[in-house]
Amino acid sequence: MNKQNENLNVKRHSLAHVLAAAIKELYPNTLMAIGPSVDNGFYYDFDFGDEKIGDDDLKKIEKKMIHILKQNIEFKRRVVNINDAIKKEKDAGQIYKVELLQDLKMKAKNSGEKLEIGYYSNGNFEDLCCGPHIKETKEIAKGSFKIVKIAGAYWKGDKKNKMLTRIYGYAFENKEELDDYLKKVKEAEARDHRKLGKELDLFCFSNLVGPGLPLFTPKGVVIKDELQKRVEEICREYGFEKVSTPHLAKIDLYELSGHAKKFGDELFHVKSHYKQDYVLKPVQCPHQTQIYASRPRSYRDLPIRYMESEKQYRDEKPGQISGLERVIAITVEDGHTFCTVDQVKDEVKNMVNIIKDFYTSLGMWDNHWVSLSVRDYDNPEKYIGEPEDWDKCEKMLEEVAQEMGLEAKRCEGEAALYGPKLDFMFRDSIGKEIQIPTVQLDFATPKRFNLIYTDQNNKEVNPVMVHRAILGSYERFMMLLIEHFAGAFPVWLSPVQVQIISVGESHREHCNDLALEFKNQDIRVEVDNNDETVGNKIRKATGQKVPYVLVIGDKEMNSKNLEVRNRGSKETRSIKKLDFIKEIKEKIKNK
RNA sequence: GCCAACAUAGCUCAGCUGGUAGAGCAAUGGUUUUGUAAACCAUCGGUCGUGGGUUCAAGUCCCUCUGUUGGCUCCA
Repeated sequence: MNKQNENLNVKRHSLAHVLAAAIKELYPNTLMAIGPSVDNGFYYDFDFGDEKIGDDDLKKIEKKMIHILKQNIEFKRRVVNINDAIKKEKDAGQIYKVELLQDLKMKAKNSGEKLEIGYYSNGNFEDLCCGPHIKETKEIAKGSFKIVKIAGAYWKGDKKNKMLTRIYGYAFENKEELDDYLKKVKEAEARDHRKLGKELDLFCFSNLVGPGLPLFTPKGVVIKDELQKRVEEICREYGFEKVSTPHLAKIDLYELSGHAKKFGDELFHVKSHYKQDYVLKPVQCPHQTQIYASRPRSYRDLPIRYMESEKQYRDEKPGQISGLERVIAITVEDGHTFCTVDQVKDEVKNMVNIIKDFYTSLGMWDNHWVSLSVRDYDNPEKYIGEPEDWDKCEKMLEEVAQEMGLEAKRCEGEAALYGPKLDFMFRDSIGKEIQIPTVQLDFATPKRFNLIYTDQNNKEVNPVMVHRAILGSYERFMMLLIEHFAGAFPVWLSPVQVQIISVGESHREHCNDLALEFKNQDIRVEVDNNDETVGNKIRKATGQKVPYVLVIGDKEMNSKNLEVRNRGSKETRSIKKLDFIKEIKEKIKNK
């Protein structure tokens, strides 16, 4: 962290204290918990007791803070003996502070470190704090902060504890920076996939169907199908074959795989009228192992590579479900290779290349980093499989990463249930970090399912499984795409690629003929023959972010040229019809 | 799940302290036949998310449920 950020964080932290001081004045009986600085400002957790605080109170609180700041109060530090501090807070009834102090006392006792209890006072308000703080409140620039929202937060982040009221504020060096940030928040809202999904008619939800169950419209499915076609096309080049498996299975499958334990309450149970109940599949891998297991395999058959795009289901907590970001019916693009130990490195390289191809075609590859996600060595019980296999896997992935120049960062505790993995992180156009593609090594699952092949020496051996996801779930990937492109998809993904607009009645037939010509060339086209002004039809097409708009009138009917209006441009260009078709087809082909 | 907020016409939203619902767009009908980001006129459209309560009177106040949004890792 650089010095400027440090200074800003000090200001944010001091503002948290000013917030607490304001609350103390407005609501004297409030119990104080903690108030640190965060990425965009600060917060403070309070226990208001029976007092109800709502959004309407935020303005009042902000006003009080400004009032306190105006008095230009100094922050003064004094050091107190721990037992005196505990007594002071106990007398004041500040149970959270008492708990904090007791924790500190215990910690110091265990570590043998010297304990120094600091108090910072600003005016009439004094708060337990290690600092540092600003010297005086005039260091806070006018208009550089804003109290924004109220949220619930469990004491110490533990849901067993009482829920406190958290008040958040944004804070920056000055008013300009705060305004900039507010502008960014607004821009992100304009790109929000839930908003654009509705406006561009890509997906919807129904109260009758239920939350977390998106319904894809014809236009949304165009995008989904194009993505699927693209992934399968690349994967086929690397020897993947498509399979298809049911959406449910006996729970025995997941007890054997270890997923039943891992997912627990997230498993959906399906009652049958007959003997056997089922669960909806939370992952794809176990089903695919059973295709492998369906017949004897020889070393000559390996590697065997399966892929599929099917739904899987997870019973997510209601509060976690949001738009396409987290759903309970997840369409997953998943693939597995079964291979010999000798083949593992090549398979991993193949998969990394697939990921590279796919993300390069979306223009996202340049902005990524790779995580070598290994196990949490302190908690081996979280994983299945033999430690020596884990060692082998982790070493192999490290070697591949090195050989391919991936500059992978080692992240402990990030491994999958059954093995270590390479995770690829990307940044979207508004700077949000997203982890989607992944390549995972797995010696454990084949052993659990007793998958075997016969090797050169006529011995039965377990294959290695390599899991891979390219775009993860279609739902989350579409969210990423919608927000990354702000709805202005590349031509190959655009639900409507060309919008044809008729000028008058006499041009309608010609528009339809032209549309047919485009359709025959596999170009997605829509005609607007409505009795409306050209300007209005242009406006609508622009709002739908269609890449190409053509206006057809007398001029075009009597010419071999088209007047093409590119998305984002207010100008038109004149181009021969056949050249235009060629141009689009070229664009679609090259992605 | 928990905390907070929100839910009014297909969409975006108005409706102040309680006095039985409004606008723009969309849709439909008509006029118009339009030349590159909103033609004109008319019509249709809502038991104000659900169920209950308070009141002479509820979109408005209270409770329940459903749905949506933000938050629940940040440790004096």
